[in-house]
Amino acid sequence: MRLTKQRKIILERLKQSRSHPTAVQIYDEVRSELPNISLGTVYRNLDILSKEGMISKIETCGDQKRFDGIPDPHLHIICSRCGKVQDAPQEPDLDLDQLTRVETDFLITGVRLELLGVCPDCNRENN
Amino acid sequence: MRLTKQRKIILERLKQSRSHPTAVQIYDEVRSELPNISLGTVYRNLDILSKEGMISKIETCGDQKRFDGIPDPHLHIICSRCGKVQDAPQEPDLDLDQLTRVETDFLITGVRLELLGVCPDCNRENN
DNA sequence: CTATCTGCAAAACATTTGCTGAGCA
DNA sequence: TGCTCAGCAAATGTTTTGCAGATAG
Repeated sequence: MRLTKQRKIILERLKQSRSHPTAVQIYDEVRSELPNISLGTVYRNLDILSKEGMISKIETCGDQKRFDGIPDPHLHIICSRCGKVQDAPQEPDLDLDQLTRVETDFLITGVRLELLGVCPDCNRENN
Repeated sequence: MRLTKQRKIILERLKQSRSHPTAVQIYDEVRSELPNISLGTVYRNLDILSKEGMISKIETCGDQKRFDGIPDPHLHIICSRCGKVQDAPQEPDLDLDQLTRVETDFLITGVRLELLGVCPDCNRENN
């Protein structure tokens, strides 16, 4: 994998961010430094970087995927109204073995755990 | 809410099914009984039925959403290759209160827990 | 040098929506 | 009979892809 200018800047910006941005948000952000980058390039690189394990793709926060500069699994809190994602301040303590010990013909590889909620912005708007 | 012919048949088929079908799969299924139903009608009804709490919408299994005739929460096992969804044979025992007791400015409303795995079909194909 | 990558544009795909006529209650 | 709903088609929003030229290693 080459370290192109585009790829490097996408990675840097994502590592700096704690906001779990969408591809379009990353595109907007990166364009301040590389005005001619294309959205296709952003998508392609986010995909490659997450396949390489350098970032992670969050698939569970609504219609748009979000991306996380921290590739290691950690607990996310997701706003069920707007899809915003926040990192939880501490990890839950869970007995994973107990959880994955189910009778099934699937090959169990892991669990997905997220907290659902309403973010301050949505809470203010809708109530 | 009216019980139209279309709505009734969509609901019946979904209640009979244990396969957690996508909207298009439900469309194909229902067309055997109602050849002129439109995909838009299927989407509209699945949305209404899930808002009414008569079915549930599964938002976390890939690019297409899936639907479940059982509205009550229960544990799903999701194939991370093809998105297929299976019901787990038993519920996990979890201390939900402990999980949701995190310091955050989000209003926590629940947790999302799923098992991830590889289904028999994908396991056969890819290894 | 050359295999990988970029920008651009078009395509693909799931889902939603506007409109007009149909049908449930 | 009135209000909700269906069918159709077009629009929308996100993501992917084909291609020709650019560039990292």
